[in-house]
Amino acid sequence: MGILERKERNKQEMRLIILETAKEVFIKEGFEKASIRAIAEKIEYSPATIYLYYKDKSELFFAVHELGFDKLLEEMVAAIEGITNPLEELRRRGYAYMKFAFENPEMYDLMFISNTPMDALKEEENWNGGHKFFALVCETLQRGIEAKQLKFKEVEIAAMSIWSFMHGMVSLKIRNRFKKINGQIEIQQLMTASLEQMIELVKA
Amino acid sequence: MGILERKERNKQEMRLIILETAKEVFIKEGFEKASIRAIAEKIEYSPATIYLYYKDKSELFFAVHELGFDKLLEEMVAAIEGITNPLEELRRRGYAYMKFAFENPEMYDLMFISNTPMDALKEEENWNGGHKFFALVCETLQRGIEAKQLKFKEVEIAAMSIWSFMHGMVSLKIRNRFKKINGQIEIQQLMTASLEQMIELVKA
DNA sequence: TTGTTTTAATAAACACTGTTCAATAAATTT
DNA sequence: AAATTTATTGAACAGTGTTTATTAAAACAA
Repeated sequence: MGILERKERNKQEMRLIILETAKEVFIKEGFEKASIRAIAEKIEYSPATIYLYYKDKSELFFAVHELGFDKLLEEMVAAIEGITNPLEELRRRGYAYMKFAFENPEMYDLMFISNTPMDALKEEENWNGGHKFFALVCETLQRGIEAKQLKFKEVEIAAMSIWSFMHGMVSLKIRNRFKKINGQIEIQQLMTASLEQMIELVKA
Repeated sequence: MGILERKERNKQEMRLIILETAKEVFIKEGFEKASIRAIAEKIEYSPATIYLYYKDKSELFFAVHELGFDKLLEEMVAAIEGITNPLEELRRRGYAYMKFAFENPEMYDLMFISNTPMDALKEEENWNGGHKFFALVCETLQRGIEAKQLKFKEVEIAAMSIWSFMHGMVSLKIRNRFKKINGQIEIQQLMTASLEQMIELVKA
């Protein structure tokens, strides 16, 4: 049945076109401007067409946020290439996380702050991107614990602590909670100092 | 000029009525349902009337988020009543912060996550609530540093680290990023363990 | 090839949103 | 009592996500 196969291929192609257009508009113009109508116009289809390929906006942007995870995970893997010291691994991945967040603030927001993609996640499904990311953090911490270079004992508590710290810093910055808080000191410097200090604190 | 005074008083009363209704609808039904129209209906005025007292929705919800800060600051102050040990102060305030967040998730969201209130903050103004909160964190940490009970040296770096950690944990929970991440362990327990561990880490 | 059926795409509408403004009603002043 | 200022609102504007009945196209069957 060649025709059915081609149809399925066309369907998948269309999904991809919508997905990449959504990502494009979203990255370039932000989430607010990335309306279904705007995306539809860019691909020269009617807004209703998008609903033939994605159930709703949450589902479409869940797919977009997964592209973000592909990129983040890639960079987190690349960040420790050639590194053998677990502590240095942790530092590199910390900076890689920060770098990703500030180079892709809209995407970071979608991945870790916005409600939109999570609305698409059903109760029985699991959050693949988040799960893989968390596993990566755990890996690095596990190596540090085994090498007795970290004070942590339980890797899950450690991962929650480190991720929370990183996310807190990054998301407070992205959502403008550091504005008009501090006197003179540059926020970027403060964040770097804070990260370095955290590494010192967890060092065994 | 008694009439002008009464008029000014009426104006302030009306602002208060709108503010408290906004807060009420927001707390009870969430931000999404707290539309200008819904708030207007509750006070039996036209939606346009609200714009005579607040420039826009951001400004109205900036006022709402300030009520949240009043409450949080109150609880953070009360949390260390009778406490003399700076480390215990830190622990109490950590738990007070968590408690506030989980007892008032919508309000926490508005105060520390949502973009809405910050849009009302002009470039030259400063974020009073955030500033006062940050100062409170700094105070406790300063006492800990002076008592040589904390490893921190610079109070601002310390405050950024602690706040980031707490906010990260709490906001990841509120925005559903801990769902389907972890196997068995209860998230609430993991968060408590994480907080306790962080206190151990910063202990001198 | 014709007629029939399945599939894909869309125009139009629904129910919302924040916001503005001209028109109206009420209060105050002259 | 008339004129003026002030407060309120109906109605509209420009959006939003989403649904559905209708139309156009492609695939299948006779």
